[in-house]
Amino acid sequence: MKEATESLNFIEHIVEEDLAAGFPKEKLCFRFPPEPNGYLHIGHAASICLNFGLGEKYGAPVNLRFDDTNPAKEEQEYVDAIKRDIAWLGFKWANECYSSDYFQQLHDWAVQLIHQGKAYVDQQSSEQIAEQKGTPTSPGTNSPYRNRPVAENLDLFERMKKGEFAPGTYLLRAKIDMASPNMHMRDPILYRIIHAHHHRTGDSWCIYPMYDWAHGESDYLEQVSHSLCTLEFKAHRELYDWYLDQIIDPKKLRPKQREFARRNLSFTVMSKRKLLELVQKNVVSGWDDPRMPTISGLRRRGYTPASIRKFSDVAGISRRDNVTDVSLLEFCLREDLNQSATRVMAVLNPIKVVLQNYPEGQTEILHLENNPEKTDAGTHEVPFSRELYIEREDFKEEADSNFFRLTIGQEVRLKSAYIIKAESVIKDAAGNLLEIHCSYDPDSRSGSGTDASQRKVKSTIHWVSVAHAISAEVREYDRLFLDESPDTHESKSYMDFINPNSLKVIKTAFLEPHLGQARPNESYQFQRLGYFALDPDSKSGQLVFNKTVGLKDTWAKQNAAPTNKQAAPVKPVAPAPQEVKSALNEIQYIGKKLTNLSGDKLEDALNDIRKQAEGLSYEELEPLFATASKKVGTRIAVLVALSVLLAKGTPKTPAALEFIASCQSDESNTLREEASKVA
RNA sequence: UGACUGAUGGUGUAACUGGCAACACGUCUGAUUUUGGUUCAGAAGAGUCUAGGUUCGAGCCCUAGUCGGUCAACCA
Repeated sequence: MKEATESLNFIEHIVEEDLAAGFPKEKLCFRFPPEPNGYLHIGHAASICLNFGLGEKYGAPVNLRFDDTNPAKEEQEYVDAIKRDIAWLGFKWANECYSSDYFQQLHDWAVQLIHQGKAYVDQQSSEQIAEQKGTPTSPGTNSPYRNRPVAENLDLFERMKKGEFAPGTYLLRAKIDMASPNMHMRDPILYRIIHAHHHRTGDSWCIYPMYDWAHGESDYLEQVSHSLCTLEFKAHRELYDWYLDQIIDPKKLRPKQREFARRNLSFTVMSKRKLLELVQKNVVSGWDDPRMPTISGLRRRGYTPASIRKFSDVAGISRRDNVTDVSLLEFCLREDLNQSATRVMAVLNPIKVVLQNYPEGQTEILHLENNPEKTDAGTHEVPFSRELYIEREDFKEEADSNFFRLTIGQEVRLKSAYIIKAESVIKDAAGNLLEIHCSYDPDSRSGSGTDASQRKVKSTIHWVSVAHAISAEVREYDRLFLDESPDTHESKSYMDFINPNSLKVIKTAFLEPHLGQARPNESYQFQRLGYFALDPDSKSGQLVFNKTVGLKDTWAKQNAAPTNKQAAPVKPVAPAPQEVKSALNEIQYIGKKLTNLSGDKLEDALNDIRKQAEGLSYEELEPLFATASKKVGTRIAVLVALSVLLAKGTPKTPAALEFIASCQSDESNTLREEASKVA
């Protein structure tokens, strides 16, 4: 049996290489460095799972570091939410760190840089500085303050720190290279003045380090071995290394920055700024709205930590841009929930069924399996009576043979109860369906063991007893955006693609009484409908359920198929050119293998080429005359195809003649023979 | 017109020093099923962006090109 060797992602390859090159395993250290300016989302989950996964795999510590260098945007609320989310995902950080813990050290190193003539205080406006920065295609120019004497820089920086200057008036900049092709190296800003209350350091600082200055040095201080970030920081790496070079003690570990592609999900946006806009413009009810791709939103929706971790695992890590289909996330969710969710019955869109031959006033207690996937999960009680609710969609007065559910004269089983047959319907004056009158088969009770109970019927539907049902609000969610990739359009904003119908509220759904004891943070499968979880808006006696995700529904898909096809963005395929293209491709492909063939197989292959050549134009073929002389097979294929065209009356162009001539003097016998035939 | 970076089925990822392009989702069949769910069995779908080159052999190496992404916040 083949060993199930897990393939490594490229980050793991890097770690393995470092280990193989002698890097001591016990020095491996990772970190997850969020800025506490918003809530974590499913994209962060990829990074969290990557870093903490690496930690688990190599038995290495993983720090949680809050990158809190901008007090204007950061809040304690976010720190708390981030910690809650990571813990909920099931990860434990080795140390809780803050960039702000290093403010003093960072400041001292900055002073050292000034002493070394590698940093200077600038006092131009942001406009002037931006202008001098140049553009990606043209170099920048030096600031007039670039060569300010060290003593003056020291004094000015000290006064910046003391709070003598207004924000925006002075800056500390690193002196690197205003002509660097890398914009980040053009004298980047080290410190700016911000008079804002910091959630941890309070008012003790009024100068704050920029990301680049703080990040690498923080990694170094924590002795992080592999500092993993997303691709957009690739260009920062040169600066990351430059800063490290200034302060590093060669005896200590030098952190390494590596970049991976951020995870994008279809039909949503994945940036804090855009998610914040959705919150601020009340498109959603908050960061934890169940439609949000935030961890807290997913949690409230009913997602499980296991499903999110599984998703991150399955989706993997790479360096190319991606848009992962939500269906993959949903698959991971259903897979988990199918194993764990208690099965219950609930009717969202009710129609009343009256069992004409069931005694009025009688109640029976039946037993419903808690989870067919787990034999030891037991059962719970569910009351049955003469009047029931079933799903409106489960009945049709007239239906074709594809409809397995209740129709007049057709039997269905009520889940865990009896087989019933629809006899007649009651309608109001306007023709609206009010009740379905049915008969039930008293001998068919589930589990009774009678012949009648073993009878096969086409379908089993769920139900709830009218007299015993409890009512609840149910919220169903659809994708937040109508476009697969809403924030990638040049002419349109993602706000233009908001789905106006992403929330559907059912004020009164009917649930079996067992759900009166429903617990928060627990998932239930409303049989045949999907997975649901209690929303925190619930009060006792006023339950609110969120639909986490529907069950896979091949019936709905089948039904929707005709309309769907019209709505679906059908790829415009021009059949004719594609045929030609595939013919050409086919010829090239057969050609590649030609030299390995002989006898009948060779003959077959040549015939295939002749057949393909029928659908080919000379213009298509001509570029292939230039095929490298070494590629004998392709040349033969082209020659054979050409002979077909010539036979059809295509004129011999100079290019064709030249090609044939070159073939006649080729090393290959086969090619020479074919060429003579054509000539 | 710069620098950096990437390109493998519809989607997301694999393929150790070049050796039969693999896995998962999705799609489609069939079987099982007291959930049109689950489970099981199977199928279709890429000749690896293009063109050249090196090689017995290229997704992988070399050359040129094409297309996409990132970079000019006192954000991170």
